[in-house]
Amino acid sequence: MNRNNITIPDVAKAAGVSKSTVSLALQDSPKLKTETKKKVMKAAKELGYVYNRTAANLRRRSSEMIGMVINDLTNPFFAELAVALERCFTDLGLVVMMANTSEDIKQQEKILRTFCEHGAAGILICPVFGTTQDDLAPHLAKGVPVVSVMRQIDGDEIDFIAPDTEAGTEAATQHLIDQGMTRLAFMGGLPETKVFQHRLRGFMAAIDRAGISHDHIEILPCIPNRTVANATIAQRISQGALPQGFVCYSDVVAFGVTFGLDRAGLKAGRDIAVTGFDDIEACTTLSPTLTSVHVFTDQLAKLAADSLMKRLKDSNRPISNQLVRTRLEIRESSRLIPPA
Amino acid sequence: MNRNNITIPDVAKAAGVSKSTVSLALQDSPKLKTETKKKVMKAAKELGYVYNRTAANLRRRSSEMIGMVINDLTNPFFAELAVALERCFTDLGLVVMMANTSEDIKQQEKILRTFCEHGAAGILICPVFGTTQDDLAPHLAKGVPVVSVMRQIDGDEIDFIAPDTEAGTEAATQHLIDQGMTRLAFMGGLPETKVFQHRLRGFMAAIDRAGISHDHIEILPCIPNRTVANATIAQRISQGALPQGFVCYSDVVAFGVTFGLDRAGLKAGRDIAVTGFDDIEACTTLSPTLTSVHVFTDQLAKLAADSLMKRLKDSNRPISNQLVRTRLEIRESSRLIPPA
DNA sequence: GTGAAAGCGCTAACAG
DNA sequence: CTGTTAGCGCTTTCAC
Repeated sequence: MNRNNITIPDVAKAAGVSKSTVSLALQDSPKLKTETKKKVMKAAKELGYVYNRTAANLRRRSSEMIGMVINDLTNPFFAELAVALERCFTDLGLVVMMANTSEDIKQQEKILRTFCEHGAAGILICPVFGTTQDDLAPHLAKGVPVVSVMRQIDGDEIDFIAPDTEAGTEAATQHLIDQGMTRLAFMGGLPETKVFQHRLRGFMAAIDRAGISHDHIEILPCIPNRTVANATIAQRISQGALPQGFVCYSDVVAFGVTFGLDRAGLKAGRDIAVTGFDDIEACTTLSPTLTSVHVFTDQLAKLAADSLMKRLKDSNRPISNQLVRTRLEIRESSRLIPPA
Repeated sequence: MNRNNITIPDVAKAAGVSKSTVSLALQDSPKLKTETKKKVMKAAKELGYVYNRTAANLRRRSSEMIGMVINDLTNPFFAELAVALERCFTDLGLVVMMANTSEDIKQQEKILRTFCEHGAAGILICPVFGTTQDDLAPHLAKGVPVVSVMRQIDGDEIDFIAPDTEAGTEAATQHLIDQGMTRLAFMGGLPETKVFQHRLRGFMAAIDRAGISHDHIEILPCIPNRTVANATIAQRISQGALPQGFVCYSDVVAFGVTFGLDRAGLKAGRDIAVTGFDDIEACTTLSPTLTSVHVFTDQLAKLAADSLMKRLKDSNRPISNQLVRTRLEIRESSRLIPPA
C-alpha cells in the first residue's frame, strides 16, 4: 500500500488549525467558516494529502461503497448493464467497485466475502446461475443489503429486478407465428435455470395460443454463448430438416445460430427466421440486422439502484420484485416476407 | 454499512482464547497449533464473524487490493482484457476492484482518487485517450504504483504493456498488398492518439515498402466504435469510388465498415477487403469471418500483472515498456481470391 | 468556531 | 504458544 504518510495532523499543522477542524473542513461542514475551509483545503492539496477513507469508514462504522458483482462481462449485454448500473450509483454519489465472476460460484463467493470484508454498504449482483440464498448467506456480512438483477435468487427474500422475459419471448414467438410459421424451435439457455424456464414459457404460451401442435416444436438448450450456440446449431443442421424459425434465448445465441446457418448456406431472414433477446448494440450493425426483444437497460439499472438505496435506508421494507416491460424490435432476421 | 458487529474479541471469548490468538488464527499463522486454529475458525463461523479488512489494512498500513480502471467495458476487446487481467491478479492472491471510465477523464480522475482513498496497493489502468502523467498525479496517493495497458501515458515514467500495433497493422496491410491491391484505406481511430499514429505508421510502412503512391491511399479517422464507423463509411460510400481494401483500426470499426458496405450492396471478402485489429471472439462467428490482427490478451494481462507485482515489491526498478507480438489471422473478409 | 480525548477493529511487538 | 499493550488515521462528543 505504501501509503502517502501525510495525515490529518500534518494538514492541521500546515494550516495552523486543529485536527478536528481539518476533519470538519474535509467534510465541508457548515460549522466552519468558508475561509477556514479554504485554508485547510489549500494546505491539504499542497501537501498531497490523500483522504484515508478506510480509517474514516472504520471510525464511522459505515461506508458509501457498493460492490457490484457481475456474472459475465464478456457478454455484451451484461457489460452494457454493468456500465449503466455503475453510472446510476455514481450519480447517486456512491462509489462502486465491480468484479466479474465468470459464472463461477466459487469466484462469486470469494468476491462477496471480499466486498463485505472491505465494508461494502450494499451489494448489487447479477448472480451466477443457480445461486440460492443459502449460497450467499455465509459469505455476506449480516445485514448487508443485496439486490439481484436479471436472475432471481431462490429464497424470495432478496429484491429482484428483471425484464419481463416471458412476455418478451412470447411477443417474439407471436411475430413468427403471425408470418404463418408453424414449425418453430426455442434455442439456447440452460433448462435448470429460471430464466430459461420463463423464456420457454413465453414461447410455449404463443405456441399454445396459436394451437400449434407440440410435435412441430423443438427445444434445443445450450450454454448461452456464441461459440456453443454455433456448435449446437451445426450439429442440429446435420440432423435433418430445420424448423421455419428459431426463437433464441439471447442475442448472443442468435448470433451463433445465424452464423451456423450461414455456414450451411442458409440465410437468416431469407431462408429461416431468427430472433434474439436483449437487443444489444450489435443487433443493428450486423447483417442481417437481428430482430430482438429490447431490454431497457437504463430503466433496469435505475430501478435496481433505487431498490438498493431504499433498502440501505430501510432494511425492513418489504421485498420487491420488479419486472420491466420489454419491446420487440422487428428487423431483417425474422422478416421472411419483407414489407412490400 | 450496518456492519456485522461481532469482532475479534467476541470470537476470542467464544473460543476461549485471547484476541491475538484469534488474529493469528485468522492469518493461518504457523505459530499456532492446528487444533487451536480449528477451534477459532469454528467459533468464528458459528458467530458469523466477518473479517474487517478495513481495520486490518489500516493497522498494517498495507493492502492487497488492486484497482483496475478500464476505459470502455462495452468494447468487447477491453471486456475480454479486463476479465483476463482480473483472473491474473486473482491467481496471484490479490483482490481486484474494477471501475469503468467510459472514456471520460473526469470519471477517471474520480475513480483513481477513490481507489487511492480506499487504500489500493496498486493501480492497473487502461487509460482514457490522451491521459498524461500530469492528469494522473494529483489524484494518486504518493507512491502508489501504476501500470498502464494498451495506451501509453505521456511522461514515460509509467510501466506500459501493449501489443505491437505497428507490426500488426503492417502485416494486415501487407496481406492486402500481397493480393495485388494498390488502392487502400486506413479507417478509424483518433489521429491525436498514439495508438492511431502507431497503427497508421504500420499501414504506411507497408504502403511505402510496396512503393504505392500516397495518392492511392486514403485515411479516414473516426471514433472507434461500431456506430460511428458505420456512419463514417456510409458517408464515404456516398462520395464515390472506394478503395480495394480497408485496414481498420480495430475489429469494432471493421464491423461497422462491413455493415456499412453491406447496406450499399458490397460484400467484404468478395467486393472489397476488410481487416480488423484485436481479434475478438466475434471475428470467427460472424459472416464473413473477419481477418484480424490477433492480440494475445492473456499474455498481455500476465505481463501487466507481473509488472505491477514487481513494482509493488521494488518501486525503484527501471520503467519497462513491453510490446507483445501479434499475429495476423487471415479469414474471409480479406480474401478476395479464395485459395483454390 | 476550535481543541482534547476516546475509540472504530485490527495487528505487532514483546513478555510470559 | 498465549496475553498485554499501543497504536493505524479518522470522527465525534464535549468542553472551551
